Amino acid sequence: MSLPSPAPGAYDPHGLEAKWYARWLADGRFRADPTSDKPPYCIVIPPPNVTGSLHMGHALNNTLQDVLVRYKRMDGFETLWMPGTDHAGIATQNVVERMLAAEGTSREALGREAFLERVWRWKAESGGTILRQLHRLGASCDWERERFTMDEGLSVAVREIFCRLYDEGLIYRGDYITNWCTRCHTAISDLEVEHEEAEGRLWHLRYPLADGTGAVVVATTRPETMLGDTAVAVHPEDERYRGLVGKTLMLPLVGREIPVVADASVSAEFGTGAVKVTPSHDPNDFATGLRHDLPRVAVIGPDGRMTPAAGAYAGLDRGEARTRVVADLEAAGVLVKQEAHRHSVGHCYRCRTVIEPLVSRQWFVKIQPLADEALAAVRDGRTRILPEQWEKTYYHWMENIRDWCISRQIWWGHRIPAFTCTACGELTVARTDPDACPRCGAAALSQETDVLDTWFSSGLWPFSTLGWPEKTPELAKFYPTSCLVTGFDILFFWVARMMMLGLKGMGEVPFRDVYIHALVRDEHGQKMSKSKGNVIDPLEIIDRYGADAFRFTLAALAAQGRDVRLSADRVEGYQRFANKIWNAARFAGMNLGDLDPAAPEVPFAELAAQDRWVLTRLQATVEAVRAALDAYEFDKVAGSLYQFIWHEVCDWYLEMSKRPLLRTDAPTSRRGTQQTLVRVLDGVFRLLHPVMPFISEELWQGLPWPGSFGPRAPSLVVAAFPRPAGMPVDEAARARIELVQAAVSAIRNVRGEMNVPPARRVVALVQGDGTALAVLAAEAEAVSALAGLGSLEFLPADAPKPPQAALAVAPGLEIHLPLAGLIDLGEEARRLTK
RNA sequence: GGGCGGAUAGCUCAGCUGGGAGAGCGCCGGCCUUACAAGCCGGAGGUCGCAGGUUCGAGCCCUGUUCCGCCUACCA
Repeated sequence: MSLPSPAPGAYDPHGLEAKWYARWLADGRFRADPTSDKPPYCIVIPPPNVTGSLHMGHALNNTLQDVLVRYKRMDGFETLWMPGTDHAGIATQNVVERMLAAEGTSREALGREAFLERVWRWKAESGGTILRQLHRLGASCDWERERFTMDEGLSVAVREIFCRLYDEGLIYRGDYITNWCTRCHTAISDLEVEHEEAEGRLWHLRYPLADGTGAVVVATTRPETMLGDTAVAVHPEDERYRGLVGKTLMLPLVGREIPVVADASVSAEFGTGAVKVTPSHDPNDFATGLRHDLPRVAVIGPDGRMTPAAGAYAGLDRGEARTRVVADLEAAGVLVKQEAHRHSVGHCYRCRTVIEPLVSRQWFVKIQPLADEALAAVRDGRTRILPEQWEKTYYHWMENIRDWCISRQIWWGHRIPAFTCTACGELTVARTDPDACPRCGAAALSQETDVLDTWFSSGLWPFSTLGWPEKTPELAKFYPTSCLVTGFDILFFWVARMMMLGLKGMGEVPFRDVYIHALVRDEHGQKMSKSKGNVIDPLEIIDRYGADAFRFTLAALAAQGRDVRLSADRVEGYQRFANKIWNAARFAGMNLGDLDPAAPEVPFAELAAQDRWVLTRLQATVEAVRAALDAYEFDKVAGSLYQFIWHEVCDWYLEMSKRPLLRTDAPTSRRGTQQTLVRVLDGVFRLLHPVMPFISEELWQGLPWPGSFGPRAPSLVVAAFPRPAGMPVDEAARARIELVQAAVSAIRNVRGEMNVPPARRVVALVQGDGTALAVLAAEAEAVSALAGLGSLEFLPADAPKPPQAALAVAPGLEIHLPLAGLIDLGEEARRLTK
């Protein structure tokens, strides 16, 4: 017997959390065995960035995963929760570069190799921070399997999939316009661009015809790019400009002659209906340029400064250039007017710098064939996305997807396995570094300096971590994984890519379910951010309230489709809940000391009414919690547990058990209650374990003979009430639900004894049928008499609330009603009405 | 521009396929009873965003509308 001692002492989470986590690790409780006969259950962790430290998003994400994983582990599955981290290309490079800057040096000064060595060193020191922090949360990952997107095995996987895609013609290299970050000095994908509405301007510029017969006015939000204009486009159907197509304009400030072209992409309604075309600096114009075979003049360079092609403006920053160009245009009389114009501006998601569309040589994944597969897999149900609303979002994105730019001009990442022969120019992509050019045999090969988008490697995560491309037992056992738990912010970045690459690499979806959870916000609904100063540190919360209370809070707030608004008050409330449980166990400890394990078990039918009742409620709660877990309804998991444990077990059952526990003259009744108490607490601690692992383990281990003792409620009892003649089955069943509910709520009020609230009105369903009404009234009388409740008044539909006295019950009443039967009749009847 | 979500008690939210408007916290009143005052019992408080419609009956279904939030997009 080691339940908490009766001595006064409040629940203190800290010691017990550290104690149990250490023991679980020592006992290998989180280890997964691929050779096991048990059915598999596997979740791969969304690998946190090595730059990260634990924030609320991680806390929520990992709590939900741990709840699922612990549930399945308890439920007889061979369970693997695969941990690891992501190298986070640009983010990590930026962090180390900032450190170098603080030391007065730079990555350029160090050179590629020394820089990478430095990043690896930093990663070794700081890269594991977040995973260590997950221990505090109680995360039951199989830590011995921890992987890193740039470790040896995963790098092999990256290279393998790259070569496969390349061999199949699904990866290509070419000169295209991409989103360029002038600060990070790299191309980034469309997804990595964050659009923000900004107050801009629309400048109207007059471009004169070269023959001096007139002019065309164009509108632009970026006047500095006019230096790179190589055409003006109008819509082919636009009457205003029909005569101008094919004529030549004289580009102001530059003096270049540029043509007027007709292109259907131009909207006649916007601006003046004539648009300047800058193929080098605008994605639309780039496409227009290809259609009309226009030359490209790059006037802005990779560093955001004007190139020599910008003539007098060369060397200026693009911002200064704008000011100067506008001033010069105005002086030259070219500027017709300027007006305010709201439009969205793209920013680098890593450093917030305004994105510059630039033409450069990049690598792309031809995405359509992959996207088609990934779409089909969700459409035909091989993978479910939950809550369902996200499926639509997924479809929408996948259907409008564009080729994925996967090359980055940074150093930290997987270097693209492409080699160019310096002799003949042949491009070779290979699984192992080639010694010589396969075409001309020259030994002089130079490897591509670009690295891959960080999401390329994390897109392989569900199978690369299991050993792919080798055929490992882990892969055979755990792929496809069971569920992926993540936030919607990386649905496209990560989930979509895993779908596409998983189908390509494994020929099967990477996961059966994708559960998308919400964002954690502060109590006012604001996104947490350092600048707002509203960040709540998960570790501080754990220090103050304990991991169990914190986890329970997150689960309780994780209603599907809603953001999670977290406040410390809420956590405090659930800490009180943990304390309540603690004290319930103390109460049990005070009353179970003399329970003899050899004593015969009191049969269910002979237990006192409240014992049968609570066992039935336990049974119902088990089913409710299971159903909620299976449906990822974490708020309902928490809600059911809270309601049952606090308001049914503690408020009612423990109170009612005091009388039989005190009566030494009725040993059977006392023993029955003791046995029930053990059974109920055993069930409570087990049910609680996925959400509150620490306190539940502590208290469960303290129970005498946990898990193998005490009566159980039958899973279904149907009470046989005769159907009144003339009443349709359906109506009778529904009426009985009401009747039963009324009886139950009346019985609930037994404990109140002084002030009984009005009973439920049992009449709503029965309309205008006098016979049925009379039958029900009689039945109600019978039930209440049976329950010893005195007169249960039956009222017509339009009656006011029943008088309270009608339901009052004398103190000390023994209840003989077969409660279990009644409650399960309700269940059965509900089934009948379906 | 397209799409999605939200609006229910002072606050945060739950309300499944249409039949009782609910929980937690906060507030008010009363209780140290074989665990827990970090507790127990009771109470007040809502035109379910607004306007129509369908229905015997609408928080829930339909139409319109307002206000928030988010995602997405190459109208310069």
